[in-house]
Amino acid sequence: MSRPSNAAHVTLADVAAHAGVSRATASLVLRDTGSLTEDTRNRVRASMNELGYVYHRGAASLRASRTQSIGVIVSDISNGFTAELTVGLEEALAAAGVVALIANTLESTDRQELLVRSMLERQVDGLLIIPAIGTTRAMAERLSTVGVPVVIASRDIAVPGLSYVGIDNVTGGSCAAEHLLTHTNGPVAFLGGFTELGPRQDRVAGIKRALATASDAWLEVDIPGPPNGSWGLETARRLLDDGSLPPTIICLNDQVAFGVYRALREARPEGPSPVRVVSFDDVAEAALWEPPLTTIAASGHEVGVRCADILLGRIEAPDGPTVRTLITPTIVVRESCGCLV
Amino acid sequence: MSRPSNAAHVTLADVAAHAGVSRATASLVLRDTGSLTEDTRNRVRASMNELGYVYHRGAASLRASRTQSIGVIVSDISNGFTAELTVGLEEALAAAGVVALIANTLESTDRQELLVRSMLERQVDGLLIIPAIGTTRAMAERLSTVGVPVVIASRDIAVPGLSYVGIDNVTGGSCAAEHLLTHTNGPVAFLGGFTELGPRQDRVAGIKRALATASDAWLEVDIPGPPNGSWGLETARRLLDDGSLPPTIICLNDQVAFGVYRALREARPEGPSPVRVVSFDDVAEAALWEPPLTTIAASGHEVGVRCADILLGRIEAPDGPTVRTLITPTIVVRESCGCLV
DNA sequence: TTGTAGGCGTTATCAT
DNA sequence: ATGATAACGCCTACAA
Repeated sequence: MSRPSNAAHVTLADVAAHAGVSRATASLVLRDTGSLTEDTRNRVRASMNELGYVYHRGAASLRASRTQSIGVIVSDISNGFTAELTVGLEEALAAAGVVALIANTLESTDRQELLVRSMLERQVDGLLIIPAIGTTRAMAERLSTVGVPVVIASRDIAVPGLSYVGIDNVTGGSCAAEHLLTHTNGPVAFLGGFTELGPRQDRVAGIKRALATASDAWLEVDIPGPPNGSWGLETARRLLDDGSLPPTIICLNDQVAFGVYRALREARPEGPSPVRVVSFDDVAEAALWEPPLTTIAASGHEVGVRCADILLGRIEAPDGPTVRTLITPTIVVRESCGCLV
Repeated sequence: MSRPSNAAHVTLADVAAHAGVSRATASLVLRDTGSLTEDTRNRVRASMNELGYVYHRGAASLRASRTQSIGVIVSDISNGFTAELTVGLEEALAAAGVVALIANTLESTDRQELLVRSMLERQVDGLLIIPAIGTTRAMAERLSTVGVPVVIASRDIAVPGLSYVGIDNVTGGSCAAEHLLTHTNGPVAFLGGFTELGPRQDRVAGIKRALATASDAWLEVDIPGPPNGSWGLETARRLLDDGSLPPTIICLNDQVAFGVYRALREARPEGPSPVRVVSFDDVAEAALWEPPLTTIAASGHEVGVRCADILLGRIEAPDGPTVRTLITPTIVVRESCGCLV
């Protein structure tokens, strides 16, 4: 039962010697291959346990082609959507016996390049990347030559040779606007998100498309910014000071909406303001918020699972085609949009 | 400029041949060691670029002792505190040129064992673990024999040979209760958290200690449960139905508090209830909440940085002592505790 | 300053 | 059913 922690390093040769077989045989039981006696198998396994043997994947990767691991490089793991994505990915990967090695770029493209390199040095079988802000097309193109399948998630960079999985934000945007149009009109604001990123571009496009079908509604305010609550708070404060905040607001995500509501409360402490707000993501807090947020829900989990499927497939069949998948979001109608009042 | 993506695999020998030097020389420029001509160095580096050489860390780890990577095994990356922790860790590690490979147990001890094994197979230089619920002392003891430094974070399991970094939750708990005692008394509720985990145990201990100094305040309701908003909502609903929810409430974390507030609003839609709430963590939404949450803030970032320091230190000096560090949290007084009203 | 010659732990191909 | 043996890509003495 007790592990000999003093042993410098137990190798397959040690195990083989201890079990009285050759290294080759020990290797076979390790991989559950070949035709070996149950008895031999058990004896070798017993020796492994007794000696505290640890497989050396680095050495194995010298000969074998797979490491059963894929590298996951995300821009910001503290983003709820991203976290959910990694969970879906890990669940789907676990079923295939491959592990995800996750690392954060913190939105630095330098760090991103370093991490890609680092993952490749570790012989990962595939790569999943949520590109950092500022990732150029040239950087993305280089990814298509790394020798293992790569899938880009969330932030689209259409490059041949790279697969992509993301949310259909155009549909999401028009869905948000269409819903608002059923019970409101006039000027609309869109708040938050970086203009250089697909999610914002697509959501705005969808919103504009929907608004274009109405004669009495238009996008009057459109301000880009970081997708977080404090930016939402600041921006809404400023707009409220100006008197230029429209009563119908679409926020890039729930976080921004939280900030907007804080600003509204500061401005009119006496009671809820007559605004209509729709946001995106449906994070856990959205349903608990006052008022509960109407939001466009997209499943990070589903994106993660899809990424796993694609990677696993392309690892099996490296010459298969690259794929582009869009997950369709759905609107969750609660109270913030004002239609239930 | 163009990478030969067709090349099966470029090795150091290829690079050496291309640059007209020996493998040993090429290896030296790889590691920036030895005394080589600037010219030789440049020539070799040029060949590396031209050939698209990728360092094979697995092969290197056969001879070298370090892989410049540490394994990070967390119970749930979508927890804000955990995410923040990994960011602090990665920042501190990056300065030392080591990368963190993160994986999620999803609170499964089976998966935890698998991931520990997997990280060790990949020859990580150290291990950081936030134990999954249900991790036994025996499992933890086995960690002290893995041959690389291990630090446990957040959830304490005191085992010789393992370092620990966490939040001083006893102080946090007493801090919360003491603050409430300055302007309230009577029955108090503590809601959320798993009884088998240190954070809850310590917070309750701190709260009881502080309450014991007052003659007219006591912990009347103490209900364990999952540390999330939906549990907070359900539980508060039930207590409200019974009429057994005390007006003074301490929540395991902000999420639980969010759920409690939702239940309060459902119960009295006409306006804010006269409750006093203090929670833990100070996640981004806490300041934006209505009312803004008074909460015990602990820096996950700081915990992460400390973990990195300890690991790097012990990797340098494997025989150094194991350390236990507690980060002291601070109270952020906002409106939910009712003292500003 | 550079080259030569093992050896690290594993897998794969052949024999036996 | 099992065993020899030769790679795999890199590092490290040591020799030149």
